[in-house]
Amino acid sequence: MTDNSNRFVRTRYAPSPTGPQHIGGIRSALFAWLYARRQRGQFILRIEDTDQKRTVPGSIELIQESFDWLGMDIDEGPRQGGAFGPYIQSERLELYQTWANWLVDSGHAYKCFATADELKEMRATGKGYDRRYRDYPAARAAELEAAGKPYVIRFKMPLSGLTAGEDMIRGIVEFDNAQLQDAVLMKSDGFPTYHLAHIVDDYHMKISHVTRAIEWLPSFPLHLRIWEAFGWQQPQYAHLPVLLNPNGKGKLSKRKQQFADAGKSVPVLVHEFIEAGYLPDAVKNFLTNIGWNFGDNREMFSTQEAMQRFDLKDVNAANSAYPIAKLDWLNSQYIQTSKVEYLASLLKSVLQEAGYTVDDERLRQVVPILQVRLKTLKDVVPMAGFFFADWAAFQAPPPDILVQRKMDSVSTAKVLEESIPVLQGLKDFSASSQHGAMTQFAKSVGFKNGQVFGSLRAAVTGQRVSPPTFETMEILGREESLRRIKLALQALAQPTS
RNA sequence: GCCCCAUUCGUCUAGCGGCCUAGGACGUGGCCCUCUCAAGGCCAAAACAGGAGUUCGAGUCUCCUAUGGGGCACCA
Repeated sequence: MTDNSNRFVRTRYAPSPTGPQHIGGIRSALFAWLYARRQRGQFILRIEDTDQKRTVPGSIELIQESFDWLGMDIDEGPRQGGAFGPYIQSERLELYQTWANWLVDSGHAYKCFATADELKEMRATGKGYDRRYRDYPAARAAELEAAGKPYVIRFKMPLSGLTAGEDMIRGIVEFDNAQLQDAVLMKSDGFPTYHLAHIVDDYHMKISHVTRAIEWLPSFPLHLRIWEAFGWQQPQYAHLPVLLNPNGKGKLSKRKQQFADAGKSVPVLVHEFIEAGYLPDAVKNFLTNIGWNFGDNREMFSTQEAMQRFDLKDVNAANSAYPIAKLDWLNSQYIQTSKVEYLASLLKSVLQEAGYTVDDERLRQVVPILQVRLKTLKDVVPMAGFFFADWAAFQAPPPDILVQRKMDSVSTAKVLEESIPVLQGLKDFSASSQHGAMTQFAKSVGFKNGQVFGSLRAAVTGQRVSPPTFETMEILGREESLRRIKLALQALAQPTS
């Protein structure tokens, strides 16, 4: 095997620009990025748009945005530039043509004039392309070419023997050459196929480690033979396991957008994670934990920490069912440990999107009592949206929300009525002072804390579920809290239909 | 059909021949705490796919089978 141990590490992510970024691709990119960072190397983004039919305009921007959101910096790429560009394959066409011709001239490849119909017939036999142009007389091939017949360039795969290659994750893998076909290197439209393009580019861009999904493993021997034909030092290859559906059946990459599993929505596109209210650090942590583990029995770790330990060699060889349920847990952990200022800024945009006008000072007061109860940023809306609604427009909730367990409208009214002087009499309106006084009050009127506190919660928030009652009232202020309690009293006095 | 890769609790994983009566985490169930919802604490159930070998000894090595994933395009 080629010794690459001393090479300067350069890894790359080389997606086709076919639309929004899929989480499966991002996970592969994350592994490549982590490895580059760990080795103090470089991470390159290259766009593989050699199939014109599949190219979707705007994809490159989407890819960049995904990396920006995740905080994964790119050293060289379409936006960053770099010494080995351009980083978009459609802008490197002459290079591929040059090297394809070189392979033909040196006898490693040949022009094939087989038509689509001929190919179809051959495929019908079950044996694939029969290499009919592999040893075609040069003079006749020249005639066909001169006559304007379209052709492709195919690689001359050894007809027998074995090709062995080393995969960083699973070791030596052997293949029977006879199983492989003479793959197309250059298409008749003048564009290269992946097989040629990635090798030419990885060579010219000095890529030291190629990371790609495991579906590329079967063509690994072909690529090895191409490297050999060029006489170039091959990079190390790591064929990454892929993400499967949550039930373990089928590739996740086949899902083109979020879907429901066991009644829960499962995001797969980067923008879907953003919209669902997940934090970028939580998503990175989540992804890093699939197929690789930090060690020390730790599930939660920062990107910085992962960068100290990550190694492609340690990646698990087996595919994984997408453990999406873990993301909710991780996300809530990240929310709990986030700095108030940071969380506030994220929550602010969520609230604004939901139509609220957000006062920064109030948000800062609310965030601490929310941190422990949000799974996603989106949860802020039902839990605490009322803090940011128009207070003047607040309306008392209906009796079914106001009246607590084992209470009725009469007892609820009594509790609320008698709470007013107690709250009014407090020297300070802090949550702890309220708590003390109201606990005593509950005892005196013979109701449980839950009944009294719950009545107040409903009166003041209009909800059955909310942050703690007294913390909430402290933020609302004494005046507004009492106003709402009186509103509730009025509502209870109204005859209900 | 042929070829390749994989296989530890429901799921993500630790384990690289004896430290394993298999560890952690999510999820699930129970208890505690508790003003709702959470969070937190404690406890519990839960796995080496099956079969042959190799070895004094196998979750760890080999082979077979089964199952899952993937490839066999002028797509990547």
